[in-house]
Amino acid sequence: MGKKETAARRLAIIHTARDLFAEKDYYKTKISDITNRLGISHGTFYNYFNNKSDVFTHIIKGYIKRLEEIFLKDNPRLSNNAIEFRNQLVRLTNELFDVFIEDQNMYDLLFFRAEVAGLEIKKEIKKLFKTAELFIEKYLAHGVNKKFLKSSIDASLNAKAIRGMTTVALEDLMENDAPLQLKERWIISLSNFIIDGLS
Amino acid sequence: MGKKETAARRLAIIHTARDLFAEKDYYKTKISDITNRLGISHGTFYNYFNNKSDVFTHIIKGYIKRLEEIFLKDNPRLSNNAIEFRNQLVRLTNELFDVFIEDQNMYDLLFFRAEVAGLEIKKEIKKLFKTAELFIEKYLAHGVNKKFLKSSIDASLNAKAIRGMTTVALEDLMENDAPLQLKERWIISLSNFIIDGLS
Amino acid sequence: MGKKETAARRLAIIHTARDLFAEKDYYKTKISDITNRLGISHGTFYNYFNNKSDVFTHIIKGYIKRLEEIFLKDNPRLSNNAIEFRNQLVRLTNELFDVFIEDQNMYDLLFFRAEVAGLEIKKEIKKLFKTAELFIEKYLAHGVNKKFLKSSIDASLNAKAIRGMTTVALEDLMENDAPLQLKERWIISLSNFIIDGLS
Amino acid sequence: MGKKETAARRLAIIHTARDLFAEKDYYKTKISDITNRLGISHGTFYNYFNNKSDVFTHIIKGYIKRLEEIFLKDNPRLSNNAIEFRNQLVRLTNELFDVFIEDQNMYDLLFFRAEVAGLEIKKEIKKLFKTAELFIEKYLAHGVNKKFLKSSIDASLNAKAIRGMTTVALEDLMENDAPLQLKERWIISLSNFIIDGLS
DNA sequence: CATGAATGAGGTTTCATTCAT
DNA sequence: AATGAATGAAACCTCATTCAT
Repeated sequence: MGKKETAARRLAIIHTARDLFAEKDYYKTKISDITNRLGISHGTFYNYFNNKSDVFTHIIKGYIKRLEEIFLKDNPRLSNNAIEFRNQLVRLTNELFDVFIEDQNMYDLLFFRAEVAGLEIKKEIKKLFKTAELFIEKYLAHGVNKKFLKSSIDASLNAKAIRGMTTVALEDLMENDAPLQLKERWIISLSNFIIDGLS
Repeated sequence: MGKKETAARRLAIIHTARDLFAEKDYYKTKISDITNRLGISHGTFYNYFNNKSDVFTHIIKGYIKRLEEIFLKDNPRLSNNAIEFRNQLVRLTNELFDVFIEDQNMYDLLFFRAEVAGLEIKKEIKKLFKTAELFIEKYLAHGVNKKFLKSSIDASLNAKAIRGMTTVALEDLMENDAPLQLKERWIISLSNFIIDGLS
Repeated sequence: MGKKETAARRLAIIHTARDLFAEKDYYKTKISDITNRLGISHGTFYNYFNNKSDVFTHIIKGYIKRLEEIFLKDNPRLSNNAIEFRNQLVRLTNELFDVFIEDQNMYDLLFFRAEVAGLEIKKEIKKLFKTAELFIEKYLAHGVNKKFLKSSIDASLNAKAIRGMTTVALEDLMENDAPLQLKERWIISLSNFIIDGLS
Repeated sequence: MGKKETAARRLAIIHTARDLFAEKDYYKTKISDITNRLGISHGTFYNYFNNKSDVFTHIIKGYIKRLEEIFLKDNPRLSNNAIEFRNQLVRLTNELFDVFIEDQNMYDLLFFRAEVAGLEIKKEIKKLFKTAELFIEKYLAHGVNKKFLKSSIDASLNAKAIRGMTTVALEDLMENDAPLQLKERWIISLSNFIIDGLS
C-alpha cells in the first residue's frame, strides 16, 4: 500500500467516524461501528489514530480551522454605506451557509456532539464563537463609525444576537431537503432584519 | 417512611441528578455519583426510578412543561400598536429569562445535554422550539395585521431568527456572574433590534 | 452479606491471587483466572480491589511488613560472647525460615514475581533487603565490639554475604518436600559457617 | 545482503533485544521497541527470529553456555593446601565477576527477567545453578580429602551458601558505578569468609 | 424502603504475528 | 530481505441493574 492509499484510508476513517458521530453521538459510536462500516478490522483503526477521541478531535479541529479562515479572509472595513454593507453581509452569510450545506455533519458535530468531548475542544469551540462575535462586532462598529449604522446600538449584544440568528438559520437549512432555495430566503430575511433593525 | 418523606427523597434525587447532569454529562454522571452526593445507597435509587434515563427524561420533561406554560399563558393579540408590542415583548422576554436564571441548569440540560437522551425526548424538545417559533410568528402576523409591523417581512424566518437571538441572550446570561443587570441590557437591546428591524 | 463475610471474600481473593501470582506470573495471571478459581464473576473482583496491581501490591506489602517485624523485634546487642551469638543466630534464622515455610508463596512472590510490578514496590523490596543487611551488619559490629568477632572483617560485605547465604537456604527449603528437617540442617550449617568464618 | 551482513543484523537484534529486556521487562518490551531502536521495520524482525520468545530464549541460552564454560574449564583437583585453594578461589571469582561486569545485562536477565520465560528455559537456569553448586561442592570435597578443609562441614549446603554469597556479590557489583574496585574488596572478603569459615 | 454485594454485557485498547508487495 | 498495513485474539475495566437480606 503506497502513501496515497494510506492517506485515503485515513480519510475514509475520518469520514465514516464523522458520519457516525453526527448520526449517533460520541459515546454511542463504537470503534467497531466505524470499522464495520468500512469493512476493516477494528485493529486497523488504531494504525491510523491513537484512540477514539483522537479522530473526534481531529474532525472538530478541521471544522474550526475552516470557519476561522472565513473570518480571517474578510475585511470589515470595506463598506462605506448601507448598500455596500448589505452586499458584504450577503456575500459573507452566503459563504458561511455554503460551508455548512456542503458538509451536512458540520452543524451537528460542532454545535451538539462536541458537548461530550473533552473540555479542551469545547473551549476551542467557545473561542470560535467568540471570534465570530468579535468579527461581527467590528462590522457594526465600522458601520457606526461610517454613520450608516445608528450610534445608539449595543454593538456587543447585537453582535451576539446576529450570531444567534445565523445559528438558527443554519439549523433550519440543515433540516431542509432543498437548502439552496431556502438559503436565498434566509440571506434576504437576515440582511433585511439586520439592516432595518440597526440602521 | 411516609408519603411526604418519599416524595421529598424522590425530589432530592431529581435535583442532585439534575445538578450532576449539568455539571458533567449524562454519560459521565454515574448512578453512584448521585447517590453518593445524597449519602444514600445506590440501590435506593432504583426504588424511585426505573433506570438512569428515567430521571433524565423526567427532568427534561419538567423543563419542557414549564416553558410551554409561558407560551400558553400569553396572548399575541393584546397589542394594538408598536408601543404595546414593545411592552409585551419586554414582559415576555423578562419572564423567560427569569425562568432560566432561577434554575441555572435548565439552559445546559435543555440545549446541550439532552442531545444524548433518546430520540423521543429530542423530538419533544424540537417541538418545544417549534412551539416557541410559531408563538413568535403569531405575534409578528398580528403586528402585520394591525399594521404596526411591515407587511413585507418573512414572518416565519424572522420568528426563527428571534428565537436564535433569544437563545444567545440566554447563553450570555448563564455565563455571567451578575445576570440580573445584564438581563436589562439584553431586553432593551433585543426589543430595539426587533422593533426597529421589523417595523 | 455482613462485614465478616465481606472481609472473608476479600481475603479469599487475596489468597487466590497470591497463589496464582506465585504459580504463574503477574502478567500471565488474568483477573478471570482469579475469579474463575473462586467461582465468582470477574466484576466482583473490582468490588474489592481497584485493579490487578492493587491486589498484587497489597500482597507484597503484607509480606514486607511481616518481615520487617522480625528485624524490629530482635536486639543485636544481647549477645556477649560467641555462644550467645550462635544462640541468637539460631533463633533468628529459625524464625525467618518458619515464616517462609508457613506461606510457601512468599519466597517466589518477593524474590521473583515482584520484578514485573511497578517500580515503587520494587524499591520497597530493595529497601527491605537493605534493612536486613544493615540489621546483620549491626550484629557483626556488635560482635567486633564485644571482641567475639574478628576486628579485621569487612562487616558491610559480610552482612550482604550472609543475606545471600540465607536467601539460598530459603530457596532450598522451598524446593524441599520436608522443609522442617532440612531447616535444622541449614541452621546448623549456616551458624557454623558464619561463626567459624568470622570469629 | 550477504551472509556477513545478515549475521550482523541478527546480532544487532539480539543485542538490542537484550538491552531492552534488561531495561524494562520481557512483557514491557515490544517488538517495535527493538526495531525502532534499530531503525528497521518491525516486519524485518520476523526474518531473523520466529517470535519474541525466540530471541529471549536465545539470549538466555547464550548466557548459560558462557557460564558453563567457566565451570568446565577449571579443575577442582589442582589445590593441595589452603594457600593454593585461596588462589584458585580468587582466580575463579575474579573470572566470574569479570564476565558479569563485562555484560551488565547478564545479571538482571539471568536472575530476574528469565522468570517470565517458558518453563523449559527456567529449568535450564535452575540446572546451571545446580551445576555451579555441584562444582563448588567438588572443590569442598577435594579440600576435605586433602585435609585443608574441615571434615565436619556440610559440603552440600555450604556449596549452596557460597553460591548465595557470590550472587549477592554480583548484585552488589552491578549496582555499583565503579565495580572494578569493589570487585577486589569482594574477592578478598569472600575468600576470607569461606576459608576461615570452613578450614 | 434501604442496603450493597454480585453480576456480566459491553467497550477500549494493545501488540504479536502474517503476508502481499 | 525489507516493509508496514492489516488482523484479531485477548485482556482490562466500568457501571447499570438486580436481588437477597
